[in-house]
Amino acid sequence: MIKKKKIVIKSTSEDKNQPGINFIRNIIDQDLNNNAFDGRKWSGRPKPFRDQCDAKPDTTSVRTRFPPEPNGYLHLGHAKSICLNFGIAKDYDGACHLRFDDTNPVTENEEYVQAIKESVKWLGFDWEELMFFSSDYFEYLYDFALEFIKKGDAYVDSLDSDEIRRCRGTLTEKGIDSPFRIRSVKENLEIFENMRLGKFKEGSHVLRLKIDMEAPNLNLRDPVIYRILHKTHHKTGRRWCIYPMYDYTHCISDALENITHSLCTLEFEDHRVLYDWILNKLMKYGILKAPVPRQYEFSRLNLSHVVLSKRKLIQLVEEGHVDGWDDPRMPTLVGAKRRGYPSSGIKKFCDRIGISKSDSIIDYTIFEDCAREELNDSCQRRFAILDPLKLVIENYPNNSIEHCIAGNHPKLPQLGTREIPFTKEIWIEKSDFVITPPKGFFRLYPGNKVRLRFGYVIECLGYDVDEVGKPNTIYCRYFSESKSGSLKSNYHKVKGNIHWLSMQHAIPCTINLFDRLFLSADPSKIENLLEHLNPHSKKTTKAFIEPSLKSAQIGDQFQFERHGYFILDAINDNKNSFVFNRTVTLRDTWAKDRKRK
RNA sequence: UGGGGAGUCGCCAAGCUGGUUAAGGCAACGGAUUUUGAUUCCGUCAUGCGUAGGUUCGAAUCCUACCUCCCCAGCCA
Repeated sequence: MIKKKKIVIKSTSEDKNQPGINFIRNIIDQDLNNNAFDGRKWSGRPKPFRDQCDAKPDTTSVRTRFPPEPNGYLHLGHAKSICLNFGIAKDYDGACHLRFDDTNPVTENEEYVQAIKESVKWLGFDWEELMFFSSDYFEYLYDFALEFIKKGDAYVDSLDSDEIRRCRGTLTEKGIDSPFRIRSVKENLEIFENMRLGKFKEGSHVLRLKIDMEAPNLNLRDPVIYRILHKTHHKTGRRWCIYPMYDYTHCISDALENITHSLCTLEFEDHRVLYDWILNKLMKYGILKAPVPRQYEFSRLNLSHVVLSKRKLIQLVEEGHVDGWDDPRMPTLVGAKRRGYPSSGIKKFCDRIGISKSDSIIDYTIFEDCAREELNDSCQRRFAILDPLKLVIENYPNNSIEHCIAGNHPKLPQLGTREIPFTKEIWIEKSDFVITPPKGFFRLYPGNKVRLRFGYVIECLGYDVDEVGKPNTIYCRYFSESKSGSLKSNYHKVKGNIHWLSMQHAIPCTINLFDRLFLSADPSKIENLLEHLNPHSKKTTKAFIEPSLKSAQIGDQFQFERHGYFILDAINDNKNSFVFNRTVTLRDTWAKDRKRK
């Protein structure tokens, strides 16, 4: 008896951590209500029904799968699929299989398998023991191919690829039968077996399904399901020299694994009839039994200012426009991780954009916002000066050092405090001082008062200027009774609140500032995308950080107050040189307003 | 000129077995709080559902025609 699983509470509120409802979840709800997937057997390992009729009923309510091809690194588009498939499995108390779709030995390898596993784990999903490879099923696939041949549903075609293409017709013209379409079962069997034995060279024969060369859907015009490839496979080595193709492999792999809902992107929509055709045939042959998996398609992720096609990402890496797959500007999962983008933010992003069948382009800012929201809660605050300007507090004693108590998080006092040393000479941010303030500016300018955050209120008395007229030293006085936390600290009402660092104590470091890789909102539409590369997507700057950061470890993340979120990417030169990556800036409505005007 | 899909607020996205005021999120705007111009909190935000007809007491939901966009002619997935 199949367990009745909880039906997910329909909710649209993202805040309750409920994924939005979507058409796929609706279908699953319906299927569950109708017991549409009762009757499956599961012996614990993928097998055709024929070989496991005596096994126990499969009590797993729904089975989905994430089927990456191990020929590249996972990117944000994959994350959408991962969150969908694993998310459904989790919410319905089902299972999600990790299946490597490895039917093309020319492009696939073990390095990618490892990287993909790590990225899925990093996202926080667990396939448990349900990791499979399409190549695990090569023997079944071959076996079933024999069956297709015996039943007259497949034949060996000995046309070359050009000829096959010509016979296929076009979008508007029907195809014509291959002269080899009428080969006898016996001959087909013999050649196919010899194909497996390696008696032919690549390209000399293929196995095709015999469907309909006049079908308006090109996928039905006798699709090729096996080709000869004398290549070493990352899993099966030299065991095979014929390899099954996607359409044939995918549906059968799904069926062997008892997948209930096979979710893929829109471009596979017109492959669905083939998917069903193959499974129906196998049911007729008695190899499979209903219920068999059903394929549903959703629209793939498009993100503005980003390319998500494997081909283009490879180009960026290989031509050196970025520093590898994990370059923090890359939309890969490894890139996002190095950028400091939290995996929880990626999941939030996937929930936020939803699942549907309409083509859409998601604005990159949505992606950034999700990172901000997660990081705001999780990151401790620190001070960093990215663009230093010297400030001297004239009435502060020369050699005095005192300590200011700074909260590590404004909303989470349990995260504690740290001390920031305060002295007569400090760094402030260049952008926090201006000689003639624009309207509404409430930071430092001659005559204005501002609070040094967690420290004293100061008043600007004057400034020095360099040879080009840019201010290079600011002179202030401080109000000794105004120290943060003291009784009279609020006596001086100031609007501005700026961060600072004692010159004597500040630690120099390197910070990488990233911006979007592409200038164009939709680079995938552009013929030569390299022309739209943002030349300023990476800027490296020398900066100062507060002394408490000395103990930071690689991977630690902080909010540098009033700047944004940063992750410690590297510690060089015998622990003396820190390199931080900026993940995202903070929202800055002041800057945005000014830009608009 | 073939086949398969999609068109609901600036961006996503529910609703689509027809029935009072067309969910929700993001953005935007207005306001409150704030020792981060951050965060948080409140409020506002589609007489309208690609267009034009039709059916109906009643249509985003059904019918017809049209328009726009996306995908398909790998021995890739």
